[in-house]
Amino acid sequence: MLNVQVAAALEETANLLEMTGENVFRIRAYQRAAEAIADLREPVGTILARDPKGIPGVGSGIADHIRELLATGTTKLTVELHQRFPPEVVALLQVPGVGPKLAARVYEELGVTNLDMLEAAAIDGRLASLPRVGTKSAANVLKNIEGFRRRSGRTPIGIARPLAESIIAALLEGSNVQRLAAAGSLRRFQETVGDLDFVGVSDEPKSVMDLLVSLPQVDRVLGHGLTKSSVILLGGLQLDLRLVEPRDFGSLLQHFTGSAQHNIQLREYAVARGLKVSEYGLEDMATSTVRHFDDEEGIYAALGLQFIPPELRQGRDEIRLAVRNGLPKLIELSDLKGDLHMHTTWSDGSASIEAMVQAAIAKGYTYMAISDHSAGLGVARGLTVERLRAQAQEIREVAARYPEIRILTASEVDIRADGSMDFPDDVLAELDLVIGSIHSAMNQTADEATARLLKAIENPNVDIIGHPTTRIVGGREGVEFDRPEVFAAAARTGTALEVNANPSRLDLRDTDVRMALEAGARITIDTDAHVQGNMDLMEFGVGTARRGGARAQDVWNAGPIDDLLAWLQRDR
DNA sequence: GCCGTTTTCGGCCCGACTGTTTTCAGTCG
Repeated sequence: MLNVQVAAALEETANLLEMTGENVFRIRAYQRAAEAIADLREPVGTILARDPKGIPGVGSGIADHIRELLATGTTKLTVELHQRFPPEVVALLQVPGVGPKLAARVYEELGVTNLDMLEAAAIDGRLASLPRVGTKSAANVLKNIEGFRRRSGRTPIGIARPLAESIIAALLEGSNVQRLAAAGSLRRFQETVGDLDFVGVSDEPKSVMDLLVSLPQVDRVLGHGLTKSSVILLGGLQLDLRLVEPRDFGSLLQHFTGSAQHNIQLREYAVARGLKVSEYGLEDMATSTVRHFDDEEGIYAALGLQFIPPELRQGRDEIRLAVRNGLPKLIELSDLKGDLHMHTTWSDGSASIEAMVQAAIAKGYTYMAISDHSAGLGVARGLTVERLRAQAQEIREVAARYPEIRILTASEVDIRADGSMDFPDDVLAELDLVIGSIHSAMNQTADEATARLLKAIENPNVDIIGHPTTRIVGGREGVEFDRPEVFAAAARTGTALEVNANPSRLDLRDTDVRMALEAGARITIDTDAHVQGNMDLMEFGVGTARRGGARAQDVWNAGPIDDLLAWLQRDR
């Protein structure tokens, strides 16, 4: 049973308990445990076997529950609860506006067990006839069933971010808005977002809201007020814009940036000190005085905490670290001095070497690597040894014309199914830099994939493992392998692990970055650009690395060229 | 059910909105 399945099972248990009217804190315990387990990068059973107290939010009771799940695929508690509420009824909770209480009542009082039956009950008036449910509630549920059926799920950040930026730019230019920021999961650089939350300040709110609802990106308007408006954008993403008094901008931004778990923990921390945090300020409960914050920094400072960057607000250990000033100084986009993974027309890229060099110079980089595919990747016009050498010659010629940047000869070499490399060792040794990547045989067992990666990592010619898990955001899961073993090997051999910045990859992902760094490995952050404009994707890689706690000194391509060259020449 | 440099018992985040009520439960973020 995978961690995601364990997490889903705990989440379902929480929902079932809530339908029975169970103690809300017991419910919250299951929800917290589910979130903690979804974040783990090692099998939950492995961790519990090593350290039964090793997962925050999982105590002895839920640990037993998980062990039972792993051993039998279900639990006595779940079976018992399902006798009262079948799984299909729990699925009704996915409809907005249908919570545990309503789902329980439509089942018990109307016999509704699925979406179609709920829809029928909403249409024929039985839903509205329930106590404390009226015609408006029933109509709302009906509308939300339609929306739920159309909905495609969460939006990748690679799509949401440019969209958000275009809207922010339009509002800043066309209306009288003094401050405007995107909050929510977008600001935290989560790999997918559920909606867009904007926070702003304006002394002419009508101009801002009127412009928002009339933007070409807007499909339909849900609400149009002076302090809050909601719209559905083309493509189905919802955007909420809140405007506040200047003195509360910081509090509102903090509130809507979240995450939910971070805010819960922050407020618990505040309560223990006699303080109450909300989007309207910080109240001293003894004196009832409220402090206002026009920026976020002030809130954390007033609580005696180091400022917590949005990417770290995950409800993990960030508050505990901030108390003792122990948060890492995270890498910034401006720390990067080069991009070490890109393609050209020599393989499957669509720009020449020279065009890519000019783009890298325009980015302010002082070094870069040209890393086209090896022959094994036929679909990408991978290079034979002969073409690789001819390309190296062209790189040297281009390099002579651009002394302001150091251009490394490199290749993204296929790691074959058995872990051998797609170029012989003596050819690899001719290159300045070698990226080893998996592009095939992705359905190996974890043992096979681990051995494959270890063999590549142990090869002294391999410097970087490119997109190590091969996962695709919202698509394939990627290769399963023994992460502790592979990350430890990377640390031992000095092989870097890539954070591929392409928003459809983000691989390593945030939680893997953290695990790799804790194992002592270093990373690179590269765009895998196939055209000049792809180099702009670097911010997504940096955001992901920051979520994993990466500092500049953890990232090879944030260091000076001399350090980079010394690293590349190790063991040679 | 979890958790503790205030606690091994007694707490557990905060507020808005909606629709239904006539004081509040449910849902959401």
